[in-house]
Amino acid sequence: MQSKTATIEDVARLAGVSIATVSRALHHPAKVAEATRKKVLAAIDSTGFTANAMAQSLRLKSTRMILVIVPDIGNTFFASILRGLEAVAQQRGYGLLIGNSENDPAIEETYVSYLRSGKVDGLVLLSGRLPWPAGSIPANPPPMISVCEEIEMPGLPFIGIDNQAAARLATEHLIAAGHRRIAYVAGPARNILTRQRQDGYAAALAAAGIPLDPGLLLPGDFSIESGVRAAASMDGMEEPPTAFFCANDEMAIGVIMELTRRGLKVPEDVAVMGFDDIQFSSCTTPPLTTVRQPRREIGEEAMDVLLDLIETGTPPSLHRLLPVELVVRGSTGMPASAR
Amino acid sequence: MQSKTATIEDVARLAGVSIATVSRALHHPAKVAEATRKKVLAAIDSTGFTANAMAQSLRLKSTRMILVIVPDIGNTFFASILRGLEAVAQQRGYGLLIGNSENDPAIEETYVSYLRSGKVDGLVLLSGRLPWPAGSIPANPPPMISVCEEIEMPGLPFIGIDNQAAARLATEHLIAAGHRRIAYVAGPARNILTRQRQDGYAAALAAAGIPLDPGLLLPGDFSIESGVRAAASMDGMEEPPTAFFCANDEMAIGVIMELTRRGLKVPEDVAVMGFDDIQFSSCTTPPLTTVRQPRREIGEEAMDVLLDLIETGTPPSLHRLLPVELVVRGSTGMPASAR
DNA sequence: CTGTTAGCGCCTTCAC
DNA sequence: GTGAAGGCGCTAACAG
Repeated sequence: MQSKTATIEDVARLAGVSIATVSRALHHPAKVAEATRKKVLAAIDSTGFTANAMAQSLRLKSTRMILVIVPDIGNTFFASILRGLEAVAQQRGYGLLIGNSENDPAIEETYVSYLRSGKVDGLVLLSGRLPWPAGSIPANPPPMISVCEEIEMPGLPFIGIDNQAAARLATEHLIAAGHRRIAYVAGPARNILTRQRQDGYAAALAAAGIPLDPGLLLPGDFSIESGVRAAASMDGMEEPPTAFFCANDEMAIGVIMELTRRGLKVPEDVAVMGFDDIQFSSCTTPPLTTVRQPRREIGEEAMDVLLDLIETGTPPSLHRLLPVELVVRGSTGMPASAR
Repeated sequence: MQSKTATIEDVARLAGVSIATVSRALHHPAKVAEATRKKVLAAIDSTGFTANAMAQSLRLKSTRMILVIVPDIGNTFFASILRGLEAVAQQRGYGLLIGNSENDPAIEETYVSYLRSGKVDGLVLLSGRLPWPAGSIPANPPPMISVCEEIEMPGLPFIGIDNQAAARLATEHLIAAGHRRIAYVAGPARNILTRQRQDGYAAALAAAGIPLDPGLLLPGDFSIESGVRAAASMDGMEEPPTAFFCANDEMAIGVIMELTRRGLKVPEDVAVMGFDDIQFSSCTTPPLTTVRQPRREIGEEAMDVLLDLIETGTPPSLHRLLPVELVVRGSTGMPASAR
């Protein structure tokens, strides 16, 4: 009905009290007489009053908003994490601002202004990078947490999985199926996930007494296309791999596509293992064997830790690893005498 | 270096001017002497000052933030639209707040508080629903725009595609390939896209003189699983379809999976057509023929219209349809003497 | 060109 | 239990 938004003053006038009482009725109901509180609530109702969030934030020096920087909004891997983050944020009275960076550090840096200008109270980093130009980390860093891709910075809390152990688990599954020529399709070269997962791969080989052939370390960038290229690189090899362990599912999907295109059977001729268990992993032909991360839980935990940090100033030196699960589907063979 | 965030006053003091001059130097540089401006800028630099966004918003009554309500953050269909939205938002000096609703009207309603409390200046609706309980639309609606899924409300601008024409195009492609028993796998029953695409399907059949068999109208809900179920429903039919036209790609993927599981060849035995052209459509076996929407452009246009509306109060009665493209891949056969 | 001043809407001491 | 008043940080008149 009202054409302009009602302010606290409108409510006060209508209820016949002062604005202080209105504010109290809302935030400290116990300090207000039952009768006046009722009047205030009625006035609020009939004016359709909603407190101006900007005025509140200015006064309270807190926006109850969290910014999460996600490197690629189109990557379904992040969806469940975002759901987890949002669920607890909302439950604890915070809003979630999702900032897409398209993997561009420059864009990530622009989001810092959200913090500096006080638009958000904290930061969730999914990008594996600090959103500051190298070497210019602020003296008193704002509340933030690194998720999935660990950022190595003292005092910065982290929630994710043990990538090395998980990759080792995956590789061991391939070894148990009889494979000895196992290619590793890597992610972007400097990416920490790439390194950790490769370490796990190497550890599994070492434990099985299989020498690591550097020629089987294939470059990739987490994209489907790079998986296609990795599979295509079999061409030049005199002793091609009988299995591919890919650092993520997208690349595994690319590998399967290219293998199939070449008339190779998966898993009979070549086995393929992914990582992450994104939604479409179960839709490939054959469906993809992969490692599942508890993404929602990771998101929930991360937000809880961050909000604790914001609200209570908890010492943030936390590093929590959540358990993974090997999801065996059709793209890796049964334990057999492969080759 | 500074432990507390610098305010405009700190800058003023350091530069030896008044706070008004600092503000002017920032927003109306022309109205400030070159020399003083330099001093101010230097002071800003050495204090590390960033204007408090809350104070600005309170004063300016604008946050330069747009909220977009997306029904499912995990649906890659929305990713490109979000990219388009964000690109022009950022370019025009606005921030984008992404609100995931998990297709839950109740959650969508919670986002309205962002508007009412002044946290955002406008709203992009990707959900096909107004975020208000039925019948309680506010008297003076806030700036908003409906995208892709048209919301039928007078004066509410819309950007999307001509779903009926696009569905007709898709169906005609199937007809041209010789199909006459074409199933339509629908989305959620009350969804407008479902209806529009079904209308296009029906129109194509009618134009070709093919009677519409209601038994070929299969229920679905846009999920992969519902596609699987639709394909499985061939069981009960004495005259099963030779082609499936699915209201979206996810369902088409499900159909292909189930068809393949049953030993049916796509497209030799049964053809499958999708809608949307999501990323994984080109990764199925065989790759999916589908209809591509210009998603990024839709997002860009939508944001431009919304911001025009916000900034200039442009009469918002706009209804723009962007062109689609039939993407022919392997899941539909060549024009043949199919049955 | 520059400084002074009046709020934006709200929360919270501090008196009563 | 309630009201008056100050101030969060900033911008835009309005004077000079």
